[in-house]
Amino acid sequence: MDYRPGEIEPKWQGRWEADGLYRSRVDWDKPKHYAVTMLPYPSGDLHIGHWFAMTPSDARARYMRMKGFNVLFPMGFDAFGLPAENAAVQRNIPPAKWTFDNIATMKKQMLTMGMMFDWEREAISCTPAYYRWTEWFFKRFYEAGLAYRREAVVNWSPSLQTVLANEQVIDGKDERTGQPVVQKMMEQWFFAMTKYADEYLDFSRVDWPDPIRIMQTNWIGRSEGANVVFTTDGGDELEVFTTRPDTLWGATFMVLAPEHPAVEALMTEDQRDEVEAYRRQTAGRTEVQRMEAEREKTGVFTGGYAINPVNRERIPVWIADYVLLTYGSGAIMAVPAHDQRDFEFARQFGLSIVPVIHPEGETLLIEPDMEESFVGPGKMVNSGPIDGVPANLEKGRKNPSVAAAIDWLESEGVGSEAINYRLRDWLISRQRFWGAPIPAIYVGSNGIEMVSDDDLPVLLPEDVEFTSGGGNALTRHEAFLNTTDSAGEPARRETDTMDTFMCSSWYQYRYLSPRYDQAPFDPEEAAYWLPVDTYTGGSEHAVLHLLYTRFFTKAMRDLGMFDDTAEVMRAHGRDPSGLFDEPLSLLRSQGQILGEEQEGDRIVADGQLDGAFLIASRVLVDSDAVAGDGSVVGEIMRRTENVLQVRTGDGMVTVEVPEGCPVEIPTIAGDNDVNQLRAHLEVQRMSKSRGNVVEPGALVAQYGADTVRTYLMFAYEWQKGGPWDSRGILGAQRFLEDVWKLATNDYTPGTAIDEADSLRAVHQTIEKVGRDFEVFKWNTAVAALMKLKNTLADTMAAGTVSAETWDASMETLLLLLAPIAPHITEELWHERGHSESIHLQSWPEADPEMAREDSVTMVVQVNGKVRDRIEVDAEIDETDAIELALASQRVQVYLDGGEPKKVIARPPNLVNVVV
RNA sequence: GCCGGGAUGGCGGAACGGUAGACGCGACGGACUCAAAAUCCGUUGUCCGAAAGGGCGUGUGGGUUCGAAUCCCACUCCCGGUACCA
Repeated sequence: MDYRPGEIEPKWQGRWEADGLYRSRVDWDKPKHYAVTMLPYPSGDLHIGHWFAMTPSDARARYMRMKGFNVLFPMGFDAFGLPAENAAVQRNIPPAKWTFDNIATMKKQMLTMGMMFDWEREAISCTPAYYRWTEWFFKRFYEAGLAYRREAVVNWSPSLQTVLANEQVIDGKDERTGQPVVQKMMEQWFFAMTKYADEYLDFSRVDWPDPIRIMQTNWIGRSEGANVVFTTDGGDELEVFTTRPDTLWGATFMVLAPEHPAVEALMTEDQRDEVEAYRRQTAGRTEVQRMEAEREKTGVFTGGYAINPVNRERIPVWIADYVLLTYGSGAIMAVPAHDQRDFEFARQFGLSIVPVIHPEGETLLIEPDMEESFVGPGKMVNSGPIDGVPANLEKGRKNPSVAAAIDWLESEGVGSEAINYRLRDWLISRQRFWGAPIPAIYVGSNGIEMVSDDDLPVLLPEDVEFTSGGGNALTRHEAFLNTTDSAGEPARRETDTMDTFMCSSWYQYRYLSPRYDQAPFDPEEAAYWLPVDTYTGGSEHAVLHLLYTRFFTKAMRDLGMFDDTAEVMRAHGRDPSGLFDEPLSLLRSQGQILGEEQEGDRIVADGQLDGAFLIASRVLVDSDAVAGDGSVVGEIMRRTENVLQVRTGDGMVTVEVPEGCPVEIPTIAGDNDVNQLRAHLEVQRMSKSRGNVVEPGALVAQYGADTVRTYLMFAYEWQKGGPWDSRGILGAQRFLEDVWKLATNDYTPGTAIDEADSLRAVHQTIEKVGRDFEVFKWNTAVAALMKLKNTLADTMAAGTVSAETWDASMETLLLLLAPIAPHITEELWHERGHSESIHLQSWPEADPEMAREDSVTMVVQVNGKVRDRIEVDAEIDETDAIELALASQRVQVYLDGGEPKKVIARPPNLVNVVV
């Protein structure tokens, strides 16, 4: 009988579903394990990256189940977001239809993976049953003062009259049309994320990877210092935050963010043109571009002055784009003598530099001899009341000079100790249609009301027209816009929708009871399953998503949303204390599968060329095309939906391929379309818009899901990922074929029975695979199983074990492989006469006695270089090991009759002789 | 720029500070076959050598150590994030 995955996989998937093998039910008599893998965005098709993320998570969930846990492993879709809206604009498909079609496709594809998802718990964030509660959370947060409105910067396209996502902006221009984009202030909704800033820094209740904890810690960016108030000539107060208030006496100028509201009053008439030109220039830059310190310092003098409150010095006020409005107060005091960035700025513009820290035991350099700012320890000078106080490198009050400065500022009433965070409040407003509506209405000229709970959810209208460049379609939908307030007066609905990160911040709670309509989740379920025990997902979510969901849980806790759950826990004798502080107890993240490198198609495009923009009337792929063959000739460097970036002989041209435009690809027969055009790819992230997606459907058809699963778990270091390689999968296929043959061929014991080696391999493998599953090292677990397979193949050929031992060994291999390749192991398990599912069996136990090695190869080094290898007893002691090593012929040669200088022994593995 | 991660044979990757290259892919040689595929057996870091054996080798340059892919310092390049992609 041959191994036919195409037959056995659908068969078992059907049986498991019919038997409800993966339904998870609350059972207080069993220990629980709640495993979650990050839910996908329904982009269209499942790609290999989804398999890479989900398969090991599934294998781990299955392993935990075999270890005796009652496991919940649900799945859902994070279904609101920009791509659905792009599809609506570009192809005139309603976002809901596009999204639900994609979900149907992807779910069908997921069913072929052999996952133990409990589909009864499926949650889809764009369904009213789900976003009703997303809106409900918004209301609760608003009522608790955690949601508020204020102005913030957006990417505004003046030509399209719409807000663009950062991703849609390339080099300060709209990526589709090449139209300029400016930074503009707009009223927006925020969540008070920063309220919990200090709590996010505490990771004592979670087991998360160090890099993620470090990234979050740096993102939060807590710094200790002081707020100091400067006063402008006009009498306005300008507050700055500084971590070095001790250097205030060396502040020789101030720098404001160009958008700072005080600039208007500060600038003098003769500086107006220059200031306004600089502000316009800044408006065209993103934050990332602004912070690139490599750039030459730029800035403009406002013409205005402010008084330094510590010494009454009148100092000039500048604007520069390296100061960001979103950090601190958007204004800094500049101390060029002791801050390198300020130093460079002062040098660039000829501003004065006054040192206030005298370096320990060195001469105080003053202008013009300073070559760089001085950031070391020393003694305060030129600093009035704090002269002579030592300054060290400690932060905050631990630094005596900082402490002295803060005390002085507070006693004089010109400043106060302060803690500043880099972390900003969470901007949740999106000026888009396809998101959960914000359940607010505007009453009269500036009143705000929340929609009553009984009227939730505020539903997204279905009869919506999408036009390119029309902004948020909700703003044009009269029936949606017009409503009445609680008093029955006409009112206008909020048209902003919520950031999709809102939806994904609480889905682990919705999974527990996706149809529950009394609350976001059923306390009876939550009391048993919470918190999430294992969370896996991409490392790209290390900061944003993972901080947002922590904020959500902490806010929910403080608003009493877990109170009912805690009560049920107590009724069952479970102590709820501390269980709602963090949503995700253990986190592990995988890397990404990147695309295989490929050249972009070289195309000839005809049409009306307008500058660097072309609306194509015909596109032809022709690798030999030369300039002059058409309007645009070159390699496709990037493709986003139907917009191509083409590199021609003299630059980049944007080519839009409209619906109905003929596309000819000679190597692909039949009618071609824009989606078949290949963009140039170096090894990089796979995504639909880049066109380098590996479709697992074809792999499943060719090799079977078990092979794809095994290969993905074997071929990469999971935490790292790597470029896709389509050849290696044959190794996984051969491995499963071999297992199939070993399990189905008849075993005949030989005459010479010697079981020790074979049993040792079995028990060492049990140890190794279990250890690797605990630490998420799938590739070495599969390697160990391959090795065991090889050993058992030798055993079968030699017939060195009894029939009983053979059967037990074979079944152990199947059990260890079951979480990785669930179908083939289930088939073989039943083939061997079992009637119960292999997935309900217990994980095998290793016998340390059988796993132990009797002898090992001891390495003998001379000066750290391997010179000999000696087979020794595993229990050898140090004296015997050294004696054996020194007796070695090879070592004798190096000793040359003399005595060794030193001998290091690490029995039984190594002896190093130093001569 | 800033934060985090990474770099090991032709490729993916193994390796408590202690035998570098487990396990695979690929390649090469052989068996089977009319032939090919599949399968099976063998070889495979590199250089010198008939062999025994030896030299060199974990991105680059230094350092610590009896001993460094692993720890430290300085760099280069690549990947992820950088707050409206999800």
